[in-house]
Amino acid sequence: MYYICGLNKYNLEMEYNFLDIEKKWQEFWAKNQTFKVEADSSKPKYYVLDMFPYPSGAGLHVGHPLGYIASDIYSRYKRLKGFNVLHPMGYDAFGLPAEQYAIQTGQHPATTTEKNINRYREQMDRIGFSYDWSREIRTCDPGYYKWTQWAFLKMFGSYYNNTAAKACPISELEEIFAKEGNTGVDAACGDVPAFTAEQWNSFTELEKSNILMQYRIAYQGETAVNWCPALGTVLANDEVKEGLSVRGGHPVEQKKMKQWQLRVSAYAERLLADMEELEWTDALKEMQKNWIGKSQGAEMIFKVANTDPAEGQAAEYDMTIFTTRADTVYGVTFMVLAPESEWVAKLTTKGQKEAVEAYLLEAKKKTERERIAETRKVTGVFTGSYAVNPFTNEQVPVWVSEYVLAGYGTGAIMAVPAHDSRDYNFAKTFNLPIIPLIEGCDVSTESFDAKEGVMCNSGFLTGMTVKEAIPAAIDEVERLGIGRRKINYRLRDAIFSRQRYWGEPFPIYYKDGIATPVPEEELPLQLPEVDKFLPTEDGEPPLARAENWTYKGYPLEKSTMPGFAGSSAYYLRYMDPANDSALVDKEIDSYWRNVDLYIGGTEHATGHLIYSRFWNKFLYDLGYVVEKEPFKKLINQGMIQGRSNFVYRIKNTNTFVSYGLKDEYDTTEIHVDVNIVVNDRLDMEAFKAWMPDFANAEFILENGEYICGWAVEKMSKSMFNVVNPDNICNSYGADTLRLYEMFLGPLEQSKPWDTKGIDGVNRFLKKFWRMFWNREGNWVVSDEKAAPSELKALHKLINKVGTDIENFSFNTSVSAFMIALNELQDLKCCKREILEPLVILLSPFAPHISEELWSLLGHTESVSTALFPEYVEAYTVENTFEYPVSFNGKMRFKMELPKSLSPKEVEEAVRANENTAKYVGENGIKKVIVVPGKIINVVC
RNA sequence: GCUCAGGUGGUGGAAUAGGUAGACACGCGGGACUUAAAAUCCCGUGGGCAGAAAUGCCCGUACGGGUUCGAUUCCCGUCCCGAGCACCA
Repeated sequence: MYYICGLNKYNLEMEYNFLDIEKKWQEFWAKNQTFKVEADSSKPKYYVLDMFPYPSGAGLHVGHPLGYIASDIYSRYKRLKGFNVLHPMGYDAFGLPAEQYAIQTGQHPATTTEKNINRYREQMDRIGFSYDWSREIRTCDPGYYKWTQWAFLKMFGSYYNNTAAKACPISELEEIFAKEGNTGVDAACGDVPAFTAEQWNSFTELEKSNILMQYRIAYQGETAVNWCPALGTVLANDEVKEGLSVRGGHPVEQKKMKQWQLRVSAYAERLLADMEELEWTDALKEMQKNWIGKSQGAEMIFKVANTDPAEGQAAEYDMTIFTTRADTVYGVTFMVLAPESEWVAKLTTKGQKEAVEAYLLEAKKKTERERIAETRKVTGVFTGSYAVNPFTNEQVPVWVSEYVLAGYGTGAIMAVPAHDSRDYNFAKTFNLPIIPLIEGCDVSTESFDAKEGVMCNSGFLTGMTVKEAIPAAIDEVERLGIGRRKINYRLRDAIFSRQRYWGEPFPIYYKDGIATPVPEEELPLQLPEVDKFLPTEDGEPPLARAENWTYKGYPLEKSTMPGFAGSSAYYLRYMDPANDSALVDKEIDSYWRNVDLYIGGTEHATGHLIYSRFWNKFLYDLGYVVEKEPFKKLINQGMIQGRSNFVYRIKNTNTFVSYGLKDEYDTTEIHVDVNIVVNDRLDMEAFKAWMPDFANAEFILENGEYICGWAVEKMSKSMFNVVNPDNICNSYGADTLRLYEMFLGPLEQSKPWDTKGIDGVNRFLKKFWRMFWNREGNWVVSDEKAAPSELKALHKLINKVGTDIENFSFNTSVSAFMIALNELQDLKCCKREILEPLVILLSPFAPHISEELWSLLGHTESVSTALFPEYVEAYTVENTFEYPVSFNGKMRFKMELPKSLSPKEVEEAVRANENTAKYVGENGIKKVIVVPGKIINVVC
């Protein structure tokens, strides 16, 4: 056993038996519900939230709890500071992996999910988190998804009023339409023709429904979607990276489909503007800014002149384009349409018809990935038509090319090859003219894209700087009535349906083709049972297999909601998880308000964190929540990577050569399980037993040892570098795991896990434990008054740890504990006056050992409910420090010196204080830098 | 290509309103205790040179410049690694 070893010197009583201690206190916390909180408290609130996990079958590895440990330390610290801390946990339980596993094995996703959740819970419990588990939620629980469906119905029943800049009930719109038609309405909507009140009143129910659908915040619409054939479902933009699905890495293609969507784009401006007040990292804000992609410019109408009248086509079509560089309009030498643009069919002349159709067909066949891969390849085809530049009246050819995107702006552009690199490449490829518009720019080899310089060749804009010319050009466009100022956003509406089984069903049925909500009182609409989790033979989603998937005889919607549906408002549900009559009670929401500290990975920057903000703002508009932003402060913990080990097999043999000698042979590098390697030394017997192939392995050693090579890689099963937190808890304890994860490096940085350093923090805990006993195992804590040097060490630590926690610099606070311990050991300190505050201070980091020592110190209350401020005040002693400022372990102090002093007098003044001095002053004050004994420099 | 973050010993990392670089920990080397191992404790540990020694000197924070009495920290340029976006007009 691990603790037998100290027997000859130390009494068993005083050994740090973490297994027993940790079990004891985890049971104590559970039994006493130590971390249960209620809203009706007189204390100030603080809400600390972790991004809840998707419970995968693989369980947790040591990388997963990093953020949870950090948030737990912060929560415990805030409790010590007197806050009423809401710190809940739950599971994002709907999702693809469980469903795919179900397809393969026939096991119901609910079963595997339940199993995985239990495993997660076990693993988390061993680490000693201070969650209020009475608030646990699971997104797949009908009692929870009732409120996901409820929110969807609210969105279905709302439209976005641009004038009021908020969501409003759609019933308002119906009234307005009946009275005055839609011409006076400024709302976020799809393509809707103008109509009068009379027309509206004469429409059929279906027509009315179709029009209203275009205004709803949750609406059904035909758009180009990311279709993943391998998964058999559509995906949102953030679920696709580089043309492959994020889950599974399958190719994704563009397809036009009718899908449920959320009108996130209506909130683009508010999502952008409200970021200002958030305490998020600049990097993350930047990512969201990019994703929202606001650009200011103008829409401009180009008339189209058919130069081929013999074909009998209509002579003119108006073509609207979007540009941010209205100033470059004199340099337009051609126009380009996206292949999907509706103008393509209109503008293609008979002579070009064949070529254009061939091009479109080719473009259509390509997957998104191929399109991206061929980014450099310039392709395009001439439509045969010409557009008229409204400023020069010159005719320019209209082309079709893949480099113009249908989804952005109007799907058509004016091409200015001199000042846009994409237009430039196109012009060079197809030999189109390039007209430079900025004085002195050289466009012989590349375009000049910068928005600087003085305009030339540009009519009335000539002589202006680019910055002046842009607004001047737009003013002129508006004056001529050929366009207007326009702000465009890249942010797309979120595709909200998935052709899957394991998700929330839509509370929508189709009555004579009209999408109709299931009444709110009948929610939740429960997920039906199906015989198989696959799509039907005729390509319908799995829900089509359910018997009687109808409401009052009408067919129910067969797709389900995406993963982000359940995670968009979960932080609200934690506040009031059992409420059956509201998502969250008004009063309770006014107490907890929003999340003060949110910790999670950066991978949700453009998905969850946008959707959640949108969802919250929508609920805010309707008055269901009090805060317009869900997450005040956000910390992104870094990833913990794996540290893989390698052995080197000599080719075609079963002989393995040690790392240092491998270059003398022709070898193959093979991953080896890090759990049979200690300190890069291979356990050769374990290696032989590891896999049958290696049973007869032979080794060429260095100094009698087999040294493995190593590399930092992603932590994954296939690299054999996964470290399980359970193993660490078994051999070192949860407190050591917690401290070590923090000690590893800055929270927000990615760093490799290497178990070999863990002895350091483990030793620290053992030493700390031992301070309370003498060699014979007798309790030695005395009530003697502490010496100034001891108090100094303690207060230095209190100060350091306090500021470090507030700055989320947990690695340096762990170091500070080690330094303080060394100092106190040197002083042979074992006084209650010092040790008691030390135990409190350590409790957020290492709660189990702290609880045990706290109770041994004679306290009957848990250290988790102790109050930190009282102790700081009780133990703060005036003039503990000999010098006012401590820096770098050496003493420095500030001195204010009048300017009139000579260098010599300065030196004397400094010497009078005989130690180290630093003063860097402004406003005529001297700058003095001194080290002990000698003055380095004095500047007057 | 654009945006952001970063580059410090054998390793993880400390230290930036500019002021003794390498805290703390791992690893390594040496020693004590032990029949032995483990555990524990003590000493040393960026590189180089000189010295018997205490010690002294030189070089060192990716590279090249600059500002400064003084730069890991600020500025300019280059290289490298990571993350995000990627034809967004």
